Amino acid sequence: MAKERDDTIASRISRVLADRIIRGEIAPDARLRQDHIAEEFGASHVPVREAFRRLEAQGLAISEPRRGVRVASFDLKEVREVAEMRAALESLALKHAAQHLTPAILDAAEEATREGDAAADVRAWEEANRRFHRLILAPCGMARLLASIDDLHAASARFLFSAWQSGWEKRTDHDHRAILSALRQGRTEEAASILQKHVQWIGRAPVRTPSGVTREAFAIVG
Amino acid sequence: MAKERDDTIASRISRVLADRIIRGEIAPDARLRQDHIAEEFGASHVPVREAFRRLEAQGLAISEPRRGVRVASFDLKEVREVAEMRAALESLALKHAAQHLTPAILDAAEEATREGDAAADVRAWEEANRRFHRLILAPCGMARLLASIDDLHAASARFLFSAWQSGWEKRTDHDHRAILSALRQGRTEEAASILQKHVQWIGRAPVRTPSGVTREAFAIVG
DNA sequence: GACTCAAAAATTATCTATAATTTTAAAAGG
DNA sequence: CCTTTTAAAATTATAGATAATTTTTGAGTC
Repeated sequence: MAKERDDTIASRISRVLADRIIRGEIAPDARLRQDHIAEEFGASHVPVREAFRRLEAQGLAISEPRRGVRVASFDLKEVREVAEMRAALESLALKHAAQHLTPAILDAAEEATREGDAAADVRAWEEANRRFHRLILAPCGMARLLASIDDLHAASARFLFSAWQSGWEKRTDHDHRAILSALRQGRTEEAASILQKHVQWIGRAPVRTPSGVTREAFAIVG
Repeated sequence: MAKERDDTIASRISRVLADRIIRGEIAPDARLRQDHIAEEFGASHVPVREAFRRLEAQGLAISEPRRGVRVASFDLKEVREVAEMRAALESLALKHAAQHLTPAILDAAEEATREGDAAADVRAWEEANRRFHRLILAPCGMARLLASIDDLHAASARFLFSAWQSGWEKRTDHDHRAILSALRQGRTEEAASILQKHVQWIGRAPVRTPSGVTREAFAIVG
């Protein structure tokens, strides 16, 4: 019952910070001060700096020598970029995963879809959506590919939480169902093709900025 | 004339180590001992540890908590994985880069192809090949995508140097020329399609292992 | 009142030191 | 002679301290 896993202080800090950045608890461009974070975690800044390097590699933070680290900012252009990378990589992963998919996995993916449809808020939806994608892609067994996709999902989630700060309306995910249906019938290419379009679907929502202005926000909704 | 760039000790160490791993100067599975490396660079192990985190993110090293860091090993399966990821991402990048390509860039890419054809050894060929790919892809202006592609090229180069330790024979790169020709005529889809096949071309070469046995090695040759 | 420049405060990057853990080597037992 | 156990050496992970740099603050000037 030991629970050792990847437990170094640095990795714990990087997980927590990544989560905060994704949820929008720390705003884009906000500075990440190593001593403050170290103090918060009751640690020294050495593991904090290591955590920073990981966040940097994930594209969640940007570091300038001697100037410190700040939360990466993003714009519509990057939302599009991430969507297209996901389309390319997820469809690749699906083509390889297809032959290893079992009815049990597809049932679990269908359950994840139902949970997503029933989700009351954006966070619950994101969790279910990510689970769906992971379930059908993980069996490809390509570690490097899956790691890249995970990083892209983290970015997607960040865009999403930033755009839908409140006001989530339920919707039935027809794409997920079409993908599952194609997979069940062994039509892999078709499933990959739907997935490819699916993750490039970019939704928009009005957002109130602190200054009261209403601007439009964009995010990947698949 | 200042030349400050990304110059922190950690980043210099990570660049040098990455280079050694790619060139095969440090063998797969070899341990990377932080104190030894620190001593070699006249530094303490703090920046060395930061460099390790970067290598880890690039897929060049693997770290196990409390057990240290070692050079990542690889096999034919990973060579294939990297080739397919490159195919997916480079063709995506090319589709976006195409509209920004100028005659000057295409000429430079053709020059890189000629240099590759004339290369006397595997290292010179790799350098020219990487330059070709960078030249035609960079204008897409998608930072995250290009960074991912760079990491994949580092992995490719490593596979290549491992397989072709010696004995390089010149060959004319018809794919590169076909890609340039298609691009010059504005046939972007065709160029992307050739590129996609091109980077999935996996060559094989006989390799003498230390124990005298001859096994086959594989690498991406595009 | 905005603008420059200098001093003070904060922050980063790095080093040295130390506790905890793992690896290696050696000794003991079968 | 091979396996197991134990002790020593090496190594990792982290803390605490320090020099260098950047940011902030504030006084003086136009």
